Amino acid sequence: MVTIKDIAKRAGVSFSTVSKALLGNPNIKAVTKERIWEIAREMGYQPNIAARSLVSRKSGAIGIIWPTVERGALSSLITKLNDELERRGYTTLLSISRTDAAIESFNRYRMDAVLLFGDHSGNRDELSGIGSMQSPLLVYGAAGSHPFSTVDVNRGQAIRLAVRHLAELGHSRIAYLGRPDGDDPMQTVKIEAFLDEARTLGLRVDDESILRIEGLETHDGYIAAEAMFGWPSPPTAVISGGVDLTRGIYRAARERGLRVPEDLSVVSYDNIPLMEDLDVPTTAVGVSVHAIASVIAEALHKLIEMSDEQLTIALEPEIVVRSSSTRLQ
DNA sequence: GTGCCTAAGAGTTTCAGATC
DNA sequence: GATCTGAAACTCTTAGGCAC
Repeated sequence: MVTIKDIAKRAGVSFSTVSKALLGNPNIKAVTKERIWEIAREMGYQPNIAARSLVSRKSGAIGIIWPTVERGALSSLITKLNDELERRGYTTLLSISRTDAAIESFNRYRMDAVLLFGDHSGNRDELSGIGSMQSPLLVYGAAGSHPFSTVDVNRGQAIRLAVRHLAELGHSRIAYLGRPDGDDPMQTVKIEAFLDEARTLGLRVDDESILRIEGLETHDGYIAAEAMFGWPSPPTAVISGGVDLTRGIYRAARERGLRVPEDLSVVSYDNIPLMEDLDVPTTAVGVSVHAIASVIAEALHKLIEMSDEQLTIALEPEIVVRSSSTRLQ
């Protein structure tokens, strides 16, 4: 392996001069810098990250504890987030282990900061190891349900936008496909907002307004929609808790020969480009993944630079109207 | 054999000082 | 003042020496 000492020997300068030249220090003559860069290129020099982090006390790596790799919206977000962090000079390490196991690994690898997805924040069992966290921690989602720095979307407001949009189109029998049970505060806040906004607008709210599901994946959406279509008087519009659930709804509708939006208007949470490419270009509420990724990356950078800082950042959602929602026939 | 302590080593950055 | 050098420092692991 080529080190700065090898380059120094070849260039006939000290290794501290090589270090400064490669870092662009203005106290090194331009011609010396050029010569050192040329030799470094010739010798195939690659900086030793371990040694560099020894001095800087920074690894340049950010650990992300991710809930699952199976959900479309999350894949979209992780891709954008990785781009944003790379642009700021960080390497991303992703863990889909239990939170406590992930924290242990990230401590070992000396992450500069760790991002935790709010899905985990209600699970006290998994959070038992969080006290041993040696890096700044940022939680995405579930603001108010934990004491850590947070970036969160105003999910309740997003669902309110969806309810208002459908009400304006004349729908009064609207269902929400979400998960009322369990310990995920990010889902609970959406359901509470749905019920509150529906009551405020004088819409019909009953036991069938919330479609109970086991998880947030396509299959869960399919099973719930199947049950809904079997009711004697199914709703004319549905708000879905996420893109994968929406896929499940479309599959169930297709199998029954139902059309979206003619027979059922659909509005989905998750403001991601993928919504444009579903069976029906889908009306979506939320914050764009690009904006979320950019804000998270900036917040992580801030936490690394000022580790004592406590951040709470709320993002306001928008509605993007597409052809999956229409006026009640 | 076990336990404890100390020194060395890894590659890089950065500060203080030397040279021109 | 510009440019460069030398040495210390960073953290952790491993090896060697010593006492029991």
